Amino acid sequence: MYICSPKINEMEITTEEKIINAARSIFTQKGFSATRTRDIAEEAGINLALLNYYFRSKKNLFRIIIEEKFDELFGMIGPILSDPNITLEEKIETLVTNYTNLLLANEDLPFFVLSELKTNEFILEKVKRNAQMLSQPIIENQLKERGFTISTLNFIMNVVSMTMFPFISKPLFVSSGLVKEEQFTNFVMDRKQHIPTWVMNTLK
Amino acid sequence: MYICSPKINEMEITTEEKIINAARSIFTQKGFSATRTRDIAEEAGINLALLNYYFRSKKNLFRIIIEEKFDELFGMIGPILSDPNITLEEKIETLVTNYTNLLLANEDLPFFVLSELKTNEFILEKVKRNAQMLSQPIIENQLKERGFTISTLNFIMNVVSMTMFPFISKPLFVSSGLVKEEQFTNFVMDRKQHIPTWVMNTLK
DNA sequence: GTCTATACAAAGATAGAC
DNA sequence: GTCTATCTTTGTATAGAC
Repeated sequence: MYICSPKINEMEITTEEKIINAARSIFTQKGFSATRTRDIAEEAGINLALLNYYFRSKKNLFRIIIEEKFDELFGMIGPILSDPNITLEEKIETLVTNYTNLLLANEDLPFFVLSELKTNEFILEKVKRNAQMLSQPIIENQLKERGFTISTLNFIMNVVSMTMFPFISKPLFVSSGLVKEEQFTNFVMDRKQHIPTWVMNTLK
Repeated sequence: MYICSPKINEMEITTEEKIINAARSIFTQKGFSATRTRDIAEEAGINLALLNYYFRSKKNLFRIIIEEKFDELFGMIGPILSDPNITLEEKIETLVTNYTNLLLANEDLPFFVLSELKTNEFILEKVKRNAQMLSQPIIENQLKERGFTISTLNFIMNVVSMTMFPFISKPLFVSSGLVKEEQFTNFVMDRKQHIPTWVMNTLK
């Protein structure tokens, strides 16, 4: 006789999860405004009414996705940069490597988060908390110790710019023919190798 | 007796122009999907029906704005980079200066153009034509002559990244408190001075 | 908890009077 | 050319059956 509580099979996906997965996929591609709840329902293979049953509104559903995506994108930056036990070189290399890999697997991510940040009230609190975790004095000291005069902000901006911008501008470069779609992965993998050196050279 | 043909006073703005101006303002702030034709009509101070009378559809009106904005943003890059009479240093400095000034006056521009590029079929032809004007061999030669081994593409990407990304990520940095809204202009003006040096240092 | 059917609201487009 | 009124489509939310 089994006394186990009834357990959902790990393979089974609940309706709620199906909706979230569909929402994640469509929201990240199209953004909030251009996404239709009917499309989410169809993608999830459920009745439209269920979306409102589970999440009450499109906005509510969106909030879940955008917060999740924000964490994915910016969650790592604070802990890495603020760790006093990691050298400057290691910080740059870790950030560039992690971001390149993350963005290769989620190409729409930076654009999605940045665009919704402009209009979305949900994330503001999250942004602030995240920024507080980023201990500027530690980075500043590491820069000063080495005799570098660049500001912390310019340092961060340069690392993030050079790593993230190719993904944001990909549609431009691909449609112009300057980078072929098939070459894009190689292009950013190659940059991943160079960016740490380039950034270090901006410090001198 | 006057034989002059009836002439519109230069100060008067036609209804068509009023609609275009309003559309430009709202589309660039909100993008295509989030913009309502009713808002455009209101901003233009005209009746909603007139919008369709002049432009037949929202899409048609949008096409006009996005093409205009694309030219504003990327029109200068080809001629500057492809001119064999301009040195590398001058090219970088000209691009960075012009872009910083342009974007300070049109902060939403890069985000708007890049976001609509992802979903918009109108601009593709324009992008291609623009890319053809960008003569890569000339830049490549200028880099080689000087003994620089960086690829043309990485060179362009680095200049544009460092100059444009601060504007794209401004909402993030401002809402995080890392940059105050009032300081932003100073921040990018300061970067404008440094970026040419930083870029030259990535070439060695 | 899940679904069907439907009410309600918003937005784009149009007809027709002036 | 401009306006009012209205139609159509599409998206959001709810009521109520099972």
